[in-house]
Amino acid sequence: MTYSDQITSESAGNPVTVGGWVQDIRNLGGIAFIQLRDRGGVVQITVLKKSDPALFKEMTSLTRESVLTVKGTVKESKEAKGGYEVLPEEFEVLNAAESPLPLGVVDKVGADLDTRLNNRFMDLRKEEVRAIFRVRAATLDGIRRYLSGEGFVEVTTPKIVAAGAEGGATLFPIKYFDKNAYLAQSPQLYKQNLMASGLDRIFEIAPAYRAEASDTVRHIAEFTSLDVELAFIESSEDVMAVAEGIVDSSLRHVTTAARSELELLGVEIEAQKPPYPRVTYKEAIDLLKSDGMEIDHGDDLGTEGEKLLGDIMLDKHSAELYFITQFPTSLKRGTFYAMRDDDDPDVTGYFDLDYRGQEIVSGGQREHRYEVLTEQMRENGMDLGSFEFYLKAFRYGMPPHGGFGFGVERYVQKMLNLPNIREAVLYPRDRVRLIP
RNA sequence: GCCCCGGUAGUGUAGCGGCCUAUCAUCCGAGCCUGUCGAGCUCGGGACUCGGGUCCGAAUCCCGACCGGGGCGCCA
Repeated sequence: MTYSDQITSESAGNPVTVGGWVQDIRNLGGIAFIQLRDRGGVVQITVLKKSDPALFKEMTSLTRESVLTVKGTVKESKEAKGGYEVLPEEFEVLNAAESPLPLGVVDKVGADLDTRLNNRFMDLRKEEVRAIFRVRAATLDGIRRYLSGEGFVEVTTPKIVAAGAEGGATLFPIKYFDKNAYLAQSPQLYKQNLMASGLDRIFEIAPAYRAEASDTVRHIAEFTSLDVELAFIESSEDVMAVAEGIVDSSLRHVTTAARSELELLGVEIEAQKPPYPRVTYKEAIDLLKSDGMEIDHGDDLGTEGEKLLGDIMLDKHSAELYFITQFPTSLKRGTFYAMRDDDDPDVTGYFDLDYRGQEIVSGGQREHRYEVLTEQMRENGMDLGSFEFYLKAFRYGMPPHGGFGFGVERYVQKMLNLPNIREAVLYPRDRVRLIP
């Protein structure tokens, strides 16, 4: 079988077999045009009534979105889009589509996201929807290329776990034979554990599960988390450098590897030159205050603050990407593994990387000293016994280390200006959606 | 968890007490048309989420259920 984009000037006059979905049938009476869509695009099948009345009748009676193969001859044509059309001799219906369609592929009316997701396979027949996932794949490819080049080893850690890493996010409980277990909300404990192993630069790209009752355009219950961890660092700055490298190189990779997809989606990416601005938490608060927002030092930026800071950074510093650094300990208290400044225990080296007012990365240097770590865990009222596997590694040679979590779909969402994170997930899971 | 908002043909919508045997588009069907590519033209088809209530009268108002959208909080 020949794909539509494999038909060239050399094909003219030659026999060909094409296959795909009947996107549209234009019956003009004596001549009909059938638009057959495949992965490469659309090829026009032109059938004349006078040359084969039976074939004409059969082909113009097909239902839209049926799958066919068509044998015919390639003909150069000025009128046909792409310059070629196929004059059919015979065709075979591989699978007829029912009518009406649950969702139009080329209809001139919109459809709600909910309707689209309920019929995702049909929704994905639109090339602009498929383009999102090609961009996503190119993004992951760019990320892997960069990290491999920097000596990082890709790992996979359990998604069925006995205890959670963070206090804030809630866990999905599951039955694990005769035990109670949870779906992992983060590989945090495992990637830190690995820092004591000698695999001291690792990353993982895997699903993470959050049972938060969040109902927003940037939250889902199952998302793809890129987690990075590296040892023998001197400060959080070493960690930020990796985050920056990932974004910069993947952004540049996407602009070349997914050029046509970006064009189709109407997105222009200009990879911002590193280093990305570093704004301390304190500076961020001051910026917001001077812009008129009612906020005080010690307050969480909140969604409003994050968005406003995004506007300020874009307007005044032409920065779409920027770090917010040195988060105060008071805001990271639940992050028991965060290292605090020895000279000023009220601040951490923790940072966020924001993309146009949206947090996509969060991380920093971890606390690797057993005594300090356990003290911070006690402060959080944690039962140390439940974390013995984790803590043990800190008693037998744990180097200084740090890392971050990176929301892949949030990144793609911001990159493509998608109105909803669900657009960047094939089959999203959220508070209410479990099917398909 | 809190706060708003919405559910009308397959799809997207208008209507918001009687003018609704419900608008428009898309879609589907029939017909005309040999160059369509948002094809065009004619004719036809298809819907008020469910259950209570108010009222002479409910798609429209009230209550409940179910389903969905958005914002906040939290976070990736």
